[in-house]
Amino acid sequence: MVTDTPILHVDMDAFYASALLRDRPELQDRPVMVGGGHRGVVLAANYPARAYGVRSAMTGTRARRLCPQVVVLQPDYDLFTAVSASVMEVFRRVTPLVEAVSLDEAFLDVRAAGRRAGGPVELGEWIRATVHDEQRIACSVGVAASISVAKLASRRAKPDGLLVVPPDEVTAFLHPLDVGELYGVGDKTRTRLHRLGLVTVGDVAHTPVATLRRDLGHHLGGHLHDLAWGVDVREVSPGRAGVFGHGGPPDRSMGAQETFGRDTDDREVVLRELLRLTAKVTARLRSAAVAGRTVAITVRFADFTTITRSRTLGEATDVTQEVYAAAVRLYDAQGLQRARIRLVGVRVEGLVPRQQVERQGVLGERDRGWADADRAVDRAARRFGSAAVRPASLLGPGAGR
DNA sequence: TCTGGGGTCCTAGGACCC
DNA sequence: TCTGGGGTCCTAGGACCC
Repeated sequence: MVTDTPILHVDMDAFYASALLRDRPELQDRPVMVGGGHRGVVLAANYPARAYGVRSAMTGTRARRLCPQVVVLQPDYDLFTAVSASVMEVFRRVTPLVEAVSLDEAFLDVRAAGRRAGGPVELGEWIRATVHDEQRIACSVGVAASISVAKLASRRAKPDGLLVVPPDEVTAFLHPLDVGELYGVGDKTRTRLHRLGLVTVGDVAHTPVATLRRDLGHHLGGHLHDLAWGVDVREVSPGRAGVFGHGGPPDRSMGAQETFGRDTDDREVVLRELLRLTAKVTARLRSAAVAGRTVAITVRFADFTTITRSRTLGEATDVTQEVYAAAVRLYDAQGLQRARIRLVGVRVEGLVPRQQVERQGVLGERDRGWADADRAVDRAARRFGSAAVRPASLLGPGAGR
């Protein structure tokens, strides 16, 4: 297909809320948010809730203050994953060049699209109609020559719309926008730019790139200057987003973290949580057939300051006890006797395919017993569900008696 | 009841090697 | 005595995205 705007960005509207509301039509027109329970933040809000100022990433407390009558729904990730897979499948009917960014958004390159009906706009409208018919969820589409402009266009098209930005209108579209709209500009960078007097994308575009590099760092400075002129050479790469299991590049790390119900200074409580999180992570490593050399822990204190500590091992591992032992060493090395701890996390980095490790004859030989125990746990989890199997020290007092 | 959980990438300093 | 210059790995922190 010959077109000067071959990139589509498709973004579900209020995805988590929309997915849950499919089966709760009576709530459709009432303000609804997903998540935001004890110590949690809002994961998604439907448009009636947004009318009250409720936004994702806001604390549940704040959201309820803004909208006391808001209906709170619990997230259902199995449902979200299933709906997402169906939606992505719709995209692939248009083109194989689909890059899933997350469960609810994707880039499509329609240059190689078949003869399905017309140009990018027709394809975009077909996707919107089909997703709506088959999945009962509204989505918005941005159409442009590049990934970054398509992404901004879909945001402007919301809710339930489509916006094309032709190449000769890119700067007119971009330059009035606030710098915070640019991909890669979060709260911190936006504030810094504003303090430098750079408020709009046009301001960034007309600042010498050397100045931007000096003030923001070499990479970010150059990147933002490019984006401000709509220069973005990144291609849609279907290999990305390994979460969806489409044979993309393997993940670079896997981790798990959790905020305690209330802050704790009890080493035993912390270690039990580290073991639980480690078991969760290593089970994922094994099911993905990868192992990692670096073990990192995260500790967040009551005042929200957060530290990470990491240690690189001699060889990659997926063995629960090895990762756990490293995590405990890292934790104990901090000497946190009296600290009030809010959250701990465990992450394994530097992942490589397990065969690579096995070929070196290492994995499983060092601690055959522990590796065998892990395999037994994996088998039992497959048969009885993961809730049925966990390390003995995670069982409460009296368990098994 | 202020502030989740899953990630990626960049920067920067020091160690270490050639 | 008067001191290079890269390259890579490791660690810690921070910003960002969804």
